[in-house]
Amino acid sequence: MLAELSFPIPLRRTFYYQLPEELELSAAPGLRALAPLGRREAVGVVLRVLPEKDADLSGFKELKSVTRLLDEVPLFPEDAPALASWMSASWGSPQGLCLGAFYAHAPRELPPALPDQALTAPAAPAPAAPEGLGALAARLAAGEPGPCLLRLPALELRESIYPALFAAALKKEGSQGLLLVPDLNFIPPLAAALEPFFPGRVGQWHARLTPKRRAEAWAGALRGASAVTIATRTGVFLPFKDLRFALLDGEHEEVYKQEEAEPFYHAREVLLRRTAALKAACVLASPCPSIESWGAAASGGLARYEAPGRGPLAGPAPDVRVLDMADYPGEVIARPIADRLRAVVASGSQALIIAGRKGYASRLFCANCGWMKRCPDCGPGMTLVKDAGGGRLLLCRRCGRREPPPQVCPQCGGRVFRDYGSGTQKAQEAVARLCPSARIARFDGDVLRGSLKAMRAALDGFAGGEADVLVGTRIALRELGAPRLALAAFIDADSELSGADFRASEKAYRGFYSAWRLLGAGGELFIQTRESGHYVFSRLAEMDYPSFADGELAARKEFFYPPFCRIVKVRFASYDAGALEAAESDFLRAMEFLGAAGDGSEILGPVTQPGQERRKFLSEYYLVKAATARASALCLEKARLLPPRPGVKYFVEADPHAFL
DNA sequence: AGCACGCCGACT
DNA sequence: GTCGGCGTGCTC
Repeated sequence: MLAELSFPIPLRRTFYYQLPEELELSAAPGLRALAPLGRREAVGVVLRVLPEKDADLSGFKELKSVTRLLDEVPLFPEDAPALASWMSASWGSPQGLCLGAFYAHAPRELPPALPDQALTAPAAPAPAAPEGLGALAARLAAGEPGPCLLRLPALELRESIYPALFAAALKKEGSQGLLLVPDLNFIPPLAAALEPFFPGRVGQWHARLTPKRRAEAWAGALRGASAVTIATRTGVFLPFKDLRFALLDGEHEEVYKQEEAEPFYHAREVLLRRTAALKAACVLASPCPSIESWGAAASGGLARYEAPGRGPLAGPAPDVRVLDMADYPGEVIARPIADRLRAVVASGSQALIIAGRKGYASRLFCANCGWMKRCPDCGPGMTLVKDAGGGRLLLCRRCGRREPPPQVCPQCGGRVFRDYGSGTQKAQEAVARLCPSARIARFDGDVLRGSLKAMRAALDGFAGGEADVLVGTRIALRELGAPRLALAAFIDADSELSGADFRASEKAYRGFYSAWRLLGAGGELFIQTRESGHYVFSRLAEMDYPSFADGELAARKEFFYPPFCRIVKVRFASYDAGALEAAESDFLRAMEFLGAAGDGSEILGPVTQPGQERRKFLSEYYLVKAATARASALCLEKARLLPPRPGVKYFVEADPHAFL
């Protein structure tokens, strides 16, 4: 007999091995097998066991033998190979790498099974179902499988709602739950909230674990010692003895989409597929669900539950004002905000300023003709920064080129320049000018990438009242607890709305919504824009996310965007314009099959950056809007098989969340 | 991904 | 004369 093995290598093929007689009976799909591969031994997964006559053995010289099997039963009762094939078709990574994600942390020798009494933890006092969520709790308690969408009120209520949902869903002895969170900072507070109900049986899984703790958490899930595992994105691949319930916290968060390294996947989609295969319950939770999930709920694919209440808000809802910056020329922080900011700081309350991006400023414009300084090497608008001596310097954030700011506009000869857009640093200085006595803290990507300790200190410091004003990017909204905010201002809302991202309005609205939520009763929310007619600003007064989401969903349908199609982004990069064009025409020819289907699939593009023509390095992309999963998978496959063109690189990405 | 082979630059 | 750079090629 032969075994067909899949290895975690970036190859789109499987391998046949001879099964030694003593393994013929025990070999089965889903078991790991040790086998010689090239000049090494590698761990693969058995996809099938087949008689020699069923395999096409032509084309290679030697048939090697499986060394030994590592498992007696599959680690994943839900059929990991099938899930991996689906992942591979959905996002285009090789099947072996997709399957590898499930097995990546499995030790060669599995930890011993637990003695039975280790599974019987002391009885925990079951919390009452949260107010208004009785129906959801009852559904979970009844063990009804299937996905649900839960719209949550204020984030801090998660710590009371989630334990109640897990307690309801995991009543049966030995059943397990998985809580996926977008950020490892959310793990400790949620672990503390769950611990009383599952004493000693709450596991934690994330990328920064020490090897020992990692092994413990992994084994805890596999052996059933962990009743609940709280994990970041990769936790979606943990093995479970009996997974009955999964909850995806912040289901709209983009970190759930892995697109930096293979295998590519979206943890939300994998979780839905996995829990469906297990007939387990799955709850997607968010205050502002993704439009994809919202659409699934609208079409009946997801049962929708609404947690009542707005959270701890006593008194009038925050006031929302959209300021058109055409009325406040030259002001970084428009006068109405400045006035209120001074008053808020003077009264001892706190304020939050959301700037467009990190750093000192953004683009440099000619005040006369609007010419913008771009990087001559690689194209994006250059960023104005301060050099070590306090002087001004233009920096390209893509290639790192630095040069002094121009004295004269090359387009019109004008000598007056303005910068537009407000980075955190410039915003911080503007606040300092307005309120010289205010204590100002900053929170942007730099802080986030720094040490965990420094990040905690920055956030806790503000929450504890050590600063009066926090200046940050939108990331700060996700990380911030619930300080006593009286004012929040988006001083560069346009930086979020511009650009090619079809999710821009959804993200912008969500940002406004979370800031609004952080505000106390009678708080004020300001938004500065130059496009006050944009429809995201039209439903802000009531901060009614469902009505915004319904409108956005209708727009997605009208313009044929997800969830009504699947997007495949194909980007071409080259120094040679001719070669680029040739590669693109190869691509367009390969995509002609889409038209033949007549299912509405279409191709957008090429999308180029302004100023592309004058650059040496060319990069542009097409968006394929595939009407069906099948069309999308076919498009991925055909794009991958494009003939190589010397000097041209191309990147294929399904379901992209980051846009150029 | 590993791991080897292969063919050109600075070292004991 | 060897150690070592990473280009390219292969894995049942």
